[in-house]
Amino acid sequence: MRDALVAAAFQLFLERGYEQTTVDDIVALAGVGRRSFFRYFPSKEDVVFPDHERCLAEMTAFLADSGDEDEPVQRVCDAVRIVLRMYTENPTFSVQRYRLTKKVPGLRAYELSVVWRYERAFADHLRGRLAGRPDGTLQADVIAAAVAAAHNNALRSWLRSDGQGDASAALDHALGYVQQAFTTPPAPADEEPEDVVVVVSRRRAPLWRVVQEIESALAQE
Amino acid sequence: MRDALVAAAFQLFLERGYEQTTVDDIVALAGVGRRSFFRYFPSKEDVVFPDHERCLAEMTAFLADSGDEDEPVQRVCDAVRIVLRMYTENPTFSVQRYRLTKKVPGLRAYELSVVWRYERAFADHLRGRLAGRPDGTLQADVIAAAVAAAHNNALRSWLRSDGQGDASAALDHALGYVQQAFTTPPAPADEEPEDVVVVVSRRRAPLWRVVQEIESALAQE
DNA sequence: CCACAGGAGGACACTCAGTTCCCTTCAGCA
DNA sequence: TGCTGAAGGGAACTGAGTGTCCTCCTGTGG
Repeated sequence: MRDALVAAAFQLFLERGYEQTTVDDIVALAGVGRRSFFRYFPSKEDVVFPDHERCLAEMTAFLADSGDEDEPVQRVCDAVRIVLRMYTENPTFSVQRYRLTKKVPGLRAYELSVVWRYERAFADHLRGRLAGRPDGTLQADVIAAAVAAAHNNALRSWLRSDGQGDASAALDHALGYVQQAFTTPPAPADEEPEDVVVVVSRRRAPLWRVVQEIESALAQE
Repeated sequence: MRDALVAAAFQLFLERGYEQTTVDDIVALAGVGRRSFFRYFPSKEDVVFPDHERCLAEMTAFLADSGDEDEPVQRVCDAVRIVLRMYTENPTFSVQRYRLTKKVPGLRAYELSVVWRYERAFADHLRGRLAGRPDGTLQADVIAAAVAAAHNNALRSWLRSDGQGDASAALDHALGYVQQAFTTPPAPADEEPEDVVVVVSRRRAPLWRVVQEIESALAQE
């Protein structure tokens, strides 16, 4: 029944447009009552995103049952792969929907609220894990937004190519950029218990300048 | 007239809630015709955000007339301060609206679409400036999202404090985190032609270890 | 002072999304 | 056979948003 409504809706949306199609048209084509439509979809927009509620629940569960030892950013990056998989499982449907949402402002707004719920799930998870750090909630919000933006960037370029390219590889690449940005570079800290780490840049200077800099750096604290 | 409609709308929204207030109620209180409401505000939601259209135009203009020599990320950070200023100029109004949007899902969705347009303006500007780099659009999207998230984080904590704290300082702090994340660390390059920069971390080590590390660091290249 | 054009606002009716209430149907069961 | 509860259908209603036409007000030229 749900599937019949989705199929009828997309058939009409594609041939005459979203706003030119009324709910009555959809239920007439599907051969069901108007009231039944709103039993399955709380609004006309929901029929365009029939699987997001399930995907959001799945992703939330994935984040919820992550062990304490996991790297939180890594976990969120893995979670966003679940979302991408939902798109790539039905390439033609995803591409059709993309063309639709690109045209209709109302659908774009609805999609934003969906994306926002994913982002909120990321941020909530990171908030819990980064609670100890000084700017925990700030970092959580910013990293969540960056991960979502990387996902959207990879997804949209895949959708623009009509589902031809390798979306998963594009997402990995984009997430790599985000992770590189948000993992503090001067703290290897776990590969080997090093007592001292020295970073020297700009080597075209005489040795005495290096020593001078070291002395001032050591003297500051 | 616009102001009268906004005032009447907020009076009713605050005393009986957004969804319990019809457009007819608003125009009755303001003493104008129903049709006039929709002349000034294309939808009922727009009356809640009466100044965003102007602010968006102002911000877009600010981004448009930026010289080529400016640091693009810095420019976007300056642009987002314009948005924050719009909020802090009317603290009580902003706080009232915040309480409203927090409760009403429809208003939250509308606010998301507004925020998205700001973010799009950031991303478009960065896309133009970062077009040369290999992952230009990806970096533009991610940085734009991070800047917007930092702004929202600072704004929301200010709104939660009923407009008491220093929003501007909070934003500066948040933007500092974003800039630190997205500016490649080993390239100061413009503050002063320094010949050598030394970073020493983990100082609880004997001096000979420090020297040893320096020697190996210098020997590597 | 009068005629007139144009824009701002108002009155009314209409479409359509979403809701409420109630009806029918049918399966399972005592 | 009668009962019950879930699934669906259907009519009527509310309210947002739109289109159309009318009125009023204002400024301008004769």
